[in-house]
Amino acid sequence: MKWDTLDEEPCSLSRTVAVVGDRWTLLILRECFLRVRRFEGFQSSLQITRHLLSERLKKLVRFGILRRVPYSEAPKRYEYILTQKGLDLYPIIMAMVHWGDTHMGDERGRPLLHQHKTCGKQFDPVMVCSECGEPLHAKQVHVHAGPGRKEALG
Amino acid sequence: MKWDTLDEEPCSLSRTVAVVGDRWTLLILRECFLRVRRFEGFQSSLQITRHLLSERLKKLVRFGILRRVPYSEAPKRYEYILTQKGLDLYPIIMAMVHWGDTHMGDERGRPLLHQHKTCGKQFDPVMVCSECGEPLHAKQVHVHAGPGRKEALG
DNA sequence: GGCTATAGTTCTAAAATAGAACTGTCAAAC
DNA sequence: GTTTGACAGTTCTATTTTAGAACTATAGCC
Repeated sequence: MKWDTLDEEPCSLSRTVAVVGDRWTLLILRECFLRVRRFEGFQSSLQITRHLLSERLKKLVRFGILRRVPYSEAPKRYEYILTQKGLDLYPIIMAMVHWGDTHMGDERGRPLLHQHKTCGKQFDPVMVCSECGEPLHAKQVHVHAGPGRKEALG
Repeated sequence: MKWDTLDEEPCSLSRTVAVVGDRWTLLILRECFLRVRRFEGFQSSLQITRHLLSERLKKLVRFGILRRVPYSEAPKRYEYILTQKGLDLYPIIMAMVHWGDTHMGDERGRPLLHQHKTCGKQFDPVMVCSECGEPLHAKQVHVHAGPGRKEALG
């Protein structure tokens, strides 16, 4: 597999996997959503090697998921802030958290609880159809090739 | 990082990442949702090395995401079917597809279109709050430690 | 017996990751 | 004015993982 061109495959899952489809990147994004912004912050909470953290942050900046924003001029220091493109990853992270809550729990109960500021309640994320609002299940979905697939295949 | 115990961390995201947090596993799951079931089917559509495919399938079976079901007695042949735990990964996959559609598209248009059999329409997945039904955004969610986190740290 | 299909296993080379040490800039403490 | 510490990385070697290809095993068909 040529991982370096995975983001150009005629498949939206592949393109997403190209950007966020590895362990460290997903864990770094978790920290971002928990308001971590600085190199040392990521490094100490994740115990990731500094080399890999540096690589992953560069990649996330390159793909427009994080912005590298200076917060100190001398010495030059930067923090990493989620862009809108990065914030839009939230459903992916929440879907993974919810699956973990449901299927990987232990007797100690949930590690984190989520409260929706809008309604004030503790909630779970639910994925619904944009058209009818009903919860989505794999077996009720029919997939067919769109224009991007047809063009790619000729 | 001790990846071999990542599935026991007091964090549901880590636990999910431990199971599906790598490139090949996510691509294999895509094929599962596209109704691929057999070793040769995965291998030829993904161009994954046979060794890694074998490893990943074993792992998915071990975690209860796929069931290894015999479809031929002599010679012994098996196919890999999504369990309910596996089917429940659908929101993760769909969230990734949707993000790719939104942020990684090119001029050729969407690779795949999704039709909801229930309402008949072409749709996008939307993540909503289980309590009030409103679409979720990262900034409207407040996170606090649950019993599993407190026990793990305390 | 020879050919094909399926589902793997085994081998070596290349690439990625871990773990630790090192670099450079500046502020504050002594 | 030199030492200490914080921050944001880079560089180095050893280990682990992955890629790529070849090999094994079982059975049906001609």
